[in-house]
Amino acid sequence: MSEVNSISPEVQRRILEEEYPELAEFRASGRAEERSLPPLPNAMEGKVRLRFAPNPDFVIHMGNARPAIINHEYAKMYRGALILRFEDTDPRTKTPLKEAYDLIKEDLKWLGVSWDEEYIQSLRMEVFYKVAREAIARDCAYVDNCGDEGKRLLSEGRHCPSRDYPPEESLELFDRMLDGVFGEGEAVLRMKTDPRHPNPSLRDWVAMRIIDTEKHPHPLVGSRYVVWPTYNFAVSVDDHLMGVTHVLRGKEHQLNTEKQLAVYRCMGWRPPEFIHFGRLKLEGFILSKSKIRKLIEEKPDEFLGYDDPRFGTIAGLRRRGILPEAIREVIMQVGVKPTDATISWANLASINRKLLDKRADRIMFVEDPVRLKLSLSSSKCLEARIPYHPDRPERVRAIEVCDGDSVLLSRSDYTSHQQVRLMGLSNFSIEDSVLVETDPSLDHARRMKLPIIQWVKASEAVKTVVLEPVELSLKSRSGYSEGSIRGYGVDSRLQFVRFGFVRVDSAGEEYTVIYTHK
RNA sequence: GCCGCGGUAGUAUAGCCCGGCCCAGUAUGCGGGCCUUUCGAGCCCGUGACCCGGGUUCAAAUCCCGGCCGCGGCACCA
Repeated sequence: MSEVNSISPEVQRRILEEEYPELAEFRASGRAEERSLPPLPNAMEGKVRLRFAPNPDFVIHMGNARPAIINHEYAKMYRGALILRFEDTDPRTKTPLKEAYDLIKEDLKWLGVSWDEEYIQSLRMEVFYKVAREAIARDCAYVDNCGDEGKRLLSEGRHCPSRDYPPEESLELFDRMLDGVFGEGEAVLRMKTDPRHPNPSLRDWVAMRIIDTEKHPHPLVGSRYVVWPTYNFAVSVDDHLMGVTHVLRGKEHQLNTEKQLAVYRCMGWRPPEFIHFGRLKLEGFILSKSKIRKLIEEKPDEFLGYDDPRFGTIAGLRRRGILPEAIREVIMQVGVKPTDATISWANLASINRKLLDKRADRIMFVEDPVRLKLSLSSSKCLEARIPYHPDRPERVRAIEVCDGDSVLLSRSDYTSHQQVRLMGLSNFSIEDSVLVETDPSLDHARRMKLPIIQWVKASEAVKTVVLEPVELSLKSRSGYSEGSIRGYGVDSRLQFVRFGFVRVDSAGEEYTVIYTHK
């Protein structure tokens, strides 16, 4: 083994290829293999229609990215269509956020999810009313005007007397609902299922209810409507009308699927294929919309907003420095299994690091700096020519220092070494507050196994604060970056040499960056 | 409590439908090494898993039964 390890990688690879060609080939094809999704049942090329249907009560997070990306991937795979539909039919308890509609669209675009059609349910109320009337006419829906009593009766396997009214009478009651005759809770439209179904929530479930929009105005349509469809009714109607062929969503919707089937049965529609996958967690991040909202509201000084890098929102991950390709890749790896999955941060970070490594320029940053004077001996002045990226050695910046100039080193380097090589410059021994130049050659540094460390010319240093998310806190680490950081604006992704990858969060006289990962 | 869905290494996933090619593949993590003017990337080697118990079978991660555990649902939320 040690024999193998003492051989250089190129030689190792060559030997492998020569001696075991089938093995090398196997490796190569395994590497190229892209994770692809299993085929969809009853799917025809060009005919598949899918949808992503978020509730615009907040921005989307990693958990929503699963249905968004999976649906988009399938749409691409079958050259089908992806529908974006905002499900905003509860102005009372899940009040939509006016800004969320656009924020969600921005996040989707950033994720690379494109859609072909776009709908907003609160703008389709007349459609729901029309279908409701037809359902009543078909005698598979009725107005329950028993108020709270109606629910109690059903819990006992009985029902409100109005269930037995002829359709014409129910239709009249429905019109009175629309006219605002009833207050909240006084009347609801129910689908006729089975009042004695073993699962009480399935018994004549509510298709439409009254919401006092004077008290709870909707951000888009204000107080124009008082009768609102429930999720299950609105979804079935829209999925059918929009020609959705496959519904892929989280398994929390399994029971809803059963409810929705009642609408298809009533209307004589052909139901789509339903596929449920497990829930997603992101290790170390808060995903819950309600928890995030609560934290922002209760501790506005401690959190940066919905895009705080400690949150698992798409915006938060973006601000952290995660690339959309990394999110897509990790979602594709998890796939469509019905099991829950906890995405490990190490895994996401690793995928991201590989993508970032190719595009992030290398910049020197010293944390907790110590100021030292240079004592040069090889010449009066030295010029360090350091490539911004090891893959593109022609792109360099030059940093000139002269005898007597001051440089900054990270305190941890200062305290743990006696001899060092300042990257791209020369070798030094550390004597109290002076760096005394020894042999300038790189070979010498290698022979002596000197650590090659980053440094910042004091006169050009740019104060830099690194914000590092650690669990629920945001650790602040400060230091100085080399002057060339000024060439990078907000949103630039950099690698601070021997420190880690960061994303520029604010650029000005001073810089603030967010620590992405090692 | 009731109903539904699941359980492959620390994490994620392949294999399970159509039992043998699986003493279980891959990625990440971890340990070691090579390379390299970064503690990054790359390369090599290693490490580690079929929830438990029965059954069917020449043969079970794969099929059957029971148990345990986890998740989801049981709204006039989505």
